Amino acid sequence: MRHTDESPAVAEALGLLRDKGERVTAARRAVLQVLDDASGHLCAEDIVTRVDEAEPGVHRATVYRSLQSLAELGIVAHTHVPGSATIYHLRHSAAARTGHAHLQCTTCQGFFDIPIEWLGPIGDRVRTQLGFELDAQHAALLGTCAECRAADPAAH
Amino acid sequence: MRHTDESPAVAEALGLLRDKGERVTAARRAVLQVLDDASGHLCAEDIVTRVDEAEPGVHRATVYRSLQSLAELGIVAHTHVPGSATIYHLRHSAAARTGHAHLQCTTCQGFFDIPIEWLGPIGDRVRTQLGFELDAQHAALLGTCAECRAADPAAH
DNA sequence: TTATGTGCAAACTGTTTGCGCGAAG
DNA sequence: CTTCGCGCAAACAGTTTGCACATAA
Repeated sequence: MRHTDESPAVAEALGLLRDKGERVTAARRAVLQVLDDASGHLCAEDIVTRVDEAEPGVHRATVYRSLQSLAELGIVAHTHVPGSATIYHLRHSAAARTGHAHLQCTTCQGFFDIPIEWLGPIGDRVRTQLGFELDAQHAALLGTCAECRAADPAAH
Repeated sequence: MRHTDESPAVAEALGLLRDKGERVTAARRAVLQVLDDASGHLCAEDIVTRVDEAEPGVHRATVYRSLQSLAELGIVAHTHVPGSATIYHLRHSAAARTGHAHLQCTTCQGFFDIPIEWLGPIGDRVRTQLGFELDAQHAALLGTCAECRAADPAAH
């Protein structure tokens, strides 16, 4: 199976797959390429849609399974978004290199990235006081973004 | 419709309902009583089950609708739990009086409450730097609790 | 009496699973 | 050739909705 336009990050990820004895398939390649092309913040359904453009016929379930195995291998990361769909990104893409947590605006559903360091103090606190190891990037935080606050001051 | 054992917090909430011109129904009374009896951390399905014990025949959809209207009125609060069901609690119960955020252990699914103040610094930071108003109690944070860390150090 | 809440069934979103076929290694 | 991943359909959990009927006010 020959292939054409594949970015370095995808090639690297595929190499990793091979090294781990995992199979390199058209579906996985397409999922990785979609993730690398995107700015992050893609939910599974978005990925299904985009994969289907590049590689028609790939089934929804396959995308979910690919994301699952790629996540277990540490190649992609996912963030649960309370009240809506989980979002995914390539762990070794530029956007992911600087670890970040996610904020979602509950009005416009938009995402905002923040440095995980901002969650350092609270991570320390729950660790020392409860022995709880916080995984700050694993869940998005909710609130209202500047734009939506300006548009509807009632929702301050 | 006469009723019997109803706690002060429930009576207060029902008074509030009446004041706002909302109707006091058996279903709403039962939902409120269940929430007051519980320690919080109940998901809608738990509430359905318990309501059905006190007031048989109340439909799932009615419980959801009650929770929704009670939430809009500010009588109950809900917390989205990433990857699983939303949890609810009475806003004016003892447990809720001191505002708290939620941690969920992704291994044992247990909940832990933390003072909302612990999230103050990060709330300030996103407000000043992004204009984003954080709603810290609206989403649970994820991680691994002390017990599960001890049981499986690999998941540190 | 009349607006509002309820019961029921059905739809909906996001995600997972059992099965047999097909392709990667 | 053998194992692992895939396509498909179906199920699943959590939640919402349209409709006709019941009931609190």
